[in-house]
Amino acid sequence: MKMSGGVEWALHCCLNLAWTGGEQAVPAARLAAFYDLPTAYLNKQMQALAREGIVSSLPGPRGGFRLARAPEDITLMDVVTAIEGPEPAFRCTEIREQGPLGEPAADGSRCLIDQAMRRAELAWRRELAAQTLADVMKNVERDVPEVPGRTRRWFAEARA
Amino acid sequence: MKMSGGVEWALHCCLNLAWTGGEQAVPAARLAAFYDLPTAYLNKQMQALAREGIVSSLPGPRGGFRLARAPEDITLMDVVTAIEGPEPAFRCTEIREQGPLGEPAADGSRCLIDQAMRRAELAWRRELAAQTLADVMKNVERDVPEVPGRTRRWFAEARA
DNA sequence: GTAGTGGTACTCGGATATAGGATGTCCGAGTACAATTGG
DNA sequence: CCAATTGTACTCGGACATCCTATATCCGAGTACCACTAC
Repeated sequence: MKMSGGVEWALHCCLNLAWTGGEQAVPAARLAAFYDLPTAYLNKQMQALAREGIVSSLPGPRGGFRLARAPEDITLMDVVTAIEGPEPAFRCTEIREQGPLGEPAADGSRCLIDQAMRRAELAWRRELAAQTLADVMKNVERDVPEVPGRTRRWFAEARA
Repeated sequence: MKMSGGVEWALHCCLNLAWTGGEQAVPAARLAAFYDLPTAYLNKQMQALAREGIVSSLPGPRGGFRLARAPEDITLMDVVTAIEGPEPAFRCTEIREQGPLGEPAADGSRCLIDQAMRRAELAWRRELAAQTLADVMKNVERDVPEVPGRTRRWFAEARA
């Protein structure tokens, strides 16, 4: 079970978009250059974020991406779901129905293994939904105060 | 992010092994026949469980698999880890170090995005570790009391 | 000088290759049992 | 009749194919800006 690497990229890029300020749009190429990532592939991930309404995209010159909402209103869950999709990691295929005593047991009763796995995954989702981008930003500013300023400056001079 | 289908198989098989009683070993072929699964591939999953000490394997005639511990001492976390491996789903690749202001920020400070993701995954693991096979068995017996007996009987007559 | 017009460069967006891992299969090593043979 | 021995059938265990999805790339549609032209 491995999460797409795009999730890490998307989270970092969202933070950068938040720090550069919401007005000016940032092209995918700039975001990619910041971390030395493949531009086209990062663009694909950003498109996924755009589809879910986390960022808004703007074509043409002076175009790019910018956050569609305030960092306080974007949870880690939102970003993960946008990239990975809404389906749970554990998928019950109801193999018990294939068994010799499957059919009668399947009447109405939900698979209890599935329920247990869902319970765990729900805890995971809850924890992700409890953390917003703003929370992470606050933690970063506490631990490494110079990051926001330097980031903002880098993107500003890159535009020159 | 998709969990291996082998996890579902392994969990169901562990429950069946628990119900058939710990003495007699059950071959992978019988376990597979119960759900109409590919025998060799299920065998592969069982091997993973054996490596982690969840089941013990016995070669030769009258051989097969049986639980190595009591169901109370086997958590869902144990089974998931045995099949999926111990690595976390989210892997921080420290892309910030690739950035223009990466090196200084990497000094000593852990990536806070990574920490947030780990926190969520820890909640997931905690929930999985809190549920034992015995718990799930108890729930099944409560909801569908006839399952344990019918299962035990099926495996007994299959051996004849 | 100003408004209109055509050209150009830049952006996202989706269609198209590629690689790595999960899925599925096959054969060899080892063991217990049973049949056979000799005492 | 009993013990030793040989043969056989059955099991796991790991090596070998195959398929699907994440990864990576490329080109087209659309837009804003700029230069140029005509009035």
